[in-house]
Amino acid sequence: MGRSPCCEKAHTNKGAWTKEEDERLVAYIKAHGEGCWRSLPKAAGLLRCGKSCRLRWINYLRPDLKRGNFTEEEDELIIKLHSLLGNKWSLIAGRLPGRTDNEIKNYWNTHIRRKLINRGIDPTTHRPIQESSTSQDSKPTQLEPNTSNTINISFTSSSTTPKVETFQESISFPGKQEKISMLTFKEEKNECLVQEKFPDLNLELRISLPDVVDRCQGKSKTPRCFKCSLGMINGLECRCGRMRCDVVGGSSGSNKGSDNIISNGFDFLGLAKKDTTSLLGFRSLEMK
DNA sequence: AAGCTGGTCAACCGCCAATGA
DNA sequence: ATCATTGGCGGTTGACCAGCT
Repeated sequence: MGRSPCCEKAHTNKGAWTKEEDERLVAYIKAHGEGCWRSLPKAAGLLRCGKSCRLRWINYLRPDLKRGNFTEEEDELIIKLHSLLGNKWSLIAGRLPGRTDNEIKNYWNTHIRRKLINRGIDPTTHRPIQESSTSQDSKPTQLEPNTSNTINISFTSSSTTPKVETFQESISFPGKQEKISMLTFKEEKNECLVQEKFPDLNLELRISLPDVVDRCQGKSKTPRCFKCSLGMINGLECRCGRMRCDVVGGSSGSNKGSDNIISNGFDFLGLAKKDTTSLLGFRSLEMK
């Protein structure tokens, strides 16, 4: 069954926005605030799709947008963030106040890609182009330093809970002679801190236990080790010797794609659901 | 002057996750 | 548990413009 269209396309304008449409949209949002994009066009007297209104506001009309050329510092920050996050433009935009994901995506595709290629760096892998072309077969499955200047991080889902979607991040530092550990894992108490080594990025991630209502905790006073909380229960990796731990919502399958969402409102990587206070919340990230 | 080419960027499209009934 | 709706994201498109032949 297909989705119903977000609006009645026969009666909506498309293409470039006129000055009058912009003014109507700005006036409406100033008076009523953002939200309920579906009903906004009608309420504001616009013959536009709600999605189109949202995009126009976010990418062009928002008063906090910074217009103009990207600075060299912004360039380098985008490159660093892209090497860490990949094409997660909204996350990258969250680190660049006044910039939108669309703007950064366009800027990446038109400027930075070429800039990296000119430097001899593959813009996709952030590795030197020659090395990149010969090492694409490797598919690391565990956190392990390899022989190149790369750290690979992977959380692979297993049959045991918690269910965590496969997360894989390769980070390389072309031109660096020494091996750089991009992230440090620090297991303490009931959480694992992942700290990056770009001090200017403030990319600290906080990985909490995937189970706030931990059934194990009811049986044992000892806290779970980090590996146990990642689902490596009773495996070689587990140091606490627990029996199977269940994750809220993880085994029922009732949560569809959100099995990796933790009940405290944070997902596995510490990103908040609809929350602007998380360490890596969308659009909530503040520069140091 | 006209046509072609490549760069830029606003806007659109399709998909997915979250949410609520 | 299921389904419809909504918001949000990343990829792609196409209009516009400048530079070149």
